[in-house]
Amino acid sequence: MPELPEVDVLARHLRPLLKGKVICAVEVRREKVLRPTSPALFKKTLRGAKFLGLQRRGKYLLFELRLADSREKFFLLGHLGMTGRMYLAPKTDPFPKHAAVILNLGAKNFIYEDTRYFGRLTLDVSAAEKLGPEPWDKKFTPERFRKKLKTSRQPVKVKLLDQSLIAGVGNIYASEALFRAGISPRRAANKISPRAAKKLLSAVCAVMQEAIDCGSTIPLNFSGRKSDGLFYFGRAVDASEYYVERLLVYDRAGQPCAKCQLPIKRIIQAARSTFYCPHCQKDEE
DNA sequence: CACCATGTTCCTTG
DNA sequence: CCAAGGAACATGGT
Repeated sequence: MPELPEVDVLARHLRPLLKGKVICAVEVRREKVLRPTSPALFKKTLRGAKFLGLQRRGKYLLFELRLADSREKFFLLGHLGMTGRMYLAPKTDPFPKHAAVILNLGAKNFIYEDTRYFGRLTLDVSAAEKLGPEPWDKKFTPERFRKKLKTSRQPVKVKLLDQSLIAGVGNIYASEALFRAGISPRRAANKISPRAAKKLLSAVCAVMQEAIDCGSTIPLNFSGRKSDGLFYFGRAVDASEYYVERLLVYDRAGQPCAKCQLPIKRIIQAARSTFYCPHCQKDEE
């Protein structure tokens, strides 16, 4: 369930549940998700550690812990990949089929499951340090955004997915932001004008913030058997039916554009689907 | 069987 | 060295 807004909502959900809890036992079912940390070091470090806090950075979760018998702090880095989920469940519950790591916190287990195992839970925090700015970072001005776009001839949609350029934008919200900004996903990044850069950055922030606000108001079911935790897919999760209407272009190929009624088009860019309105979103200014 | 999927990383090519 | 394109990772849904 992975773009910035979903990770943000998850962080706020987990933070109060984890704070102060001590890890009694560690079970690793898929060593791959720890990479590059070894299972031995992972277990040794986490056993007896206490959760102090939880932050989000881009699509990453940063769990702040205190080492057992020490005042030394350290971080655990989490990423949900495409299909990862993290939640607390009673220790008596059977582990889910694709459980990757289970941390016993006493009466509850912290479960990290991931069907495709693309995600990570690791002591190596370096990935978070390579990220570009958060979209609404005050120091990340439209001018700086444009300066970064200037260095590439790739389509602007592809650059929005570059986590070192701007952190947290994924395939869904990239299409949504471009639609809101009236910019074609095919426009070359180095042809984005100052005006367009400002509009696009604003659109990214707005789309992200609205998704966070929306996700925060939906009764989330991170551990339910039926729900896969994808609260932004209304069709899959009943309670969020109205949310899917927030997505104006994503997965709407052939459907009428909300602004002009002409059909939404699907194209492939960098091996990913992009959805846009060829009439409302201009290739050039 | 075919194709699709919210992400990142590695390898190759130019 | 760099930018860009594509495959790989692994599983499940339609």
